[in-house]
Amino acid sequence: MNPPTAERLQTPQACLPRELVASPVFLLGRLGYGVKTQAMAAFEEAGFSAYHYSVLALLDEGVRETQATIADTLRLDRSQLVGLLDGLEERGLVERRRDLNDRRRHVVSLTALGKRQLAVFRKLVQRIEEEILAPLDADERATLHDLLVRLARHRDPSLVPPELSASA
Amino acid sequence: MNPPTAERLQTPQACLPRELVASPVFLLGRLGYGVKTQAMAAFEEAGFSAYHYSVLALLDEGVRETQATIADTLRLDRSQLVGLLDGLEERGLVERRRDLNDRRRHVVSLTALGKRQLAVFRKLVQRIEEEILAPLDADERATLHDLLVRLARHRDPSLVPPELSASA
DNA sequence: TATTGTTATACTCTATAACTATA
DNA sequence: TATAGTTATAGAGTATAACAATA
Repeated sequence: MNPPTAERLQTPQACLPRELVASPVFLLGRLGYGVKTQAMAAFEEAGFSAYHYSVLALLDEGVRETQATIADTLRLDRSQLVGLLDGLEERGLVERRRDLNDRRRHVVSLTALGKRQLAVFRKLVQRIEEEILAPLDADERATLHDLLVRLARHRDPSLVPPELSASA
Repeated sequence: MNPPTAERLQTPQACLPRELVASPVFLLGRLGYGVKTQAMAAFEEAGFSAYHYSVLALLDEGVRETQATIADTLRLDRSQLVGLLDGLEERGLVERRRDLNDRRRHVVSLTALGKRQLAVFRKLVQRIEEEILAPLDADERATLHDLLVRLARHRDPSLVPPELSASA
């Protein structure tokens, strides 16, 4: 294993190669990973997964969703979603009902309790965002968001809703 | 398993919840993950790992490095680094020599062949960057880089060398 | 006893496959 | 036969632990 902490603290030149840090893509990758990890840990600490939040957020946008469409929209594996929904259902945050037109399908919907939990999640997310974006002012955050949206849309046009171009 | 591709193509509303896309942190996480995956795959295709590149890039910056310092600098586990160096050494890209002052240590250095391979890697990286950053012009790329550096430094001040503040 | 590099083990995540019930 | 949801299995990647040589 690596030395606990002592080693890392006393080395003053622990900074990464300039060649890597000079690359926006490298920074994007590393920062993205770190940010994701931090967010996941925060949700974990609250007894949930970050995926739980994304499911609730999707369900809150109105459309009655079936498990397949939820999984596809969130780019999750359908078998992965099963466990997430199990967790949410156990706590009464979502409901699964058989689709009467096609009894293979489950229609998933948000409960009142789920809506309240979503509000809690939003506060958590806001806290995390504030922590991560602390060094940037409002204008800079908007700029960052705009740049990221354009990169994301370039990779997968279907990912970002069209009306979200340069908003904050 | 998920349906191969057919399903996904015919669904027009496959875009993510607005609530998530509106968040810079969410975009950062998702984009970072995708970008990292893409870069790793490109290196894999070339018969290497992206970590191989980062090791060579570090060694090229001059300082004679020992395995512990390499691992710490790149934030890799020391046991992970062993395998990476094995791969690089087998192909004659780096050399491991015992440190005569402290025979526990290995001093790792770049060979002439390693320098040439590094040049190849740099072209590969350039190609990947161009692909990912395509939608942004030079100014925008510099802006993005500056914003990311500031976020990265905020998370870990030791990560980014001080003189890399607002350069491209 | 502590540290360097190394090897071995365990664990988490995810991707794939297999199964059921419906169509 | 194909699809929706579910369960089970396997593989990659990573973290942790154990080890031999040297200090």
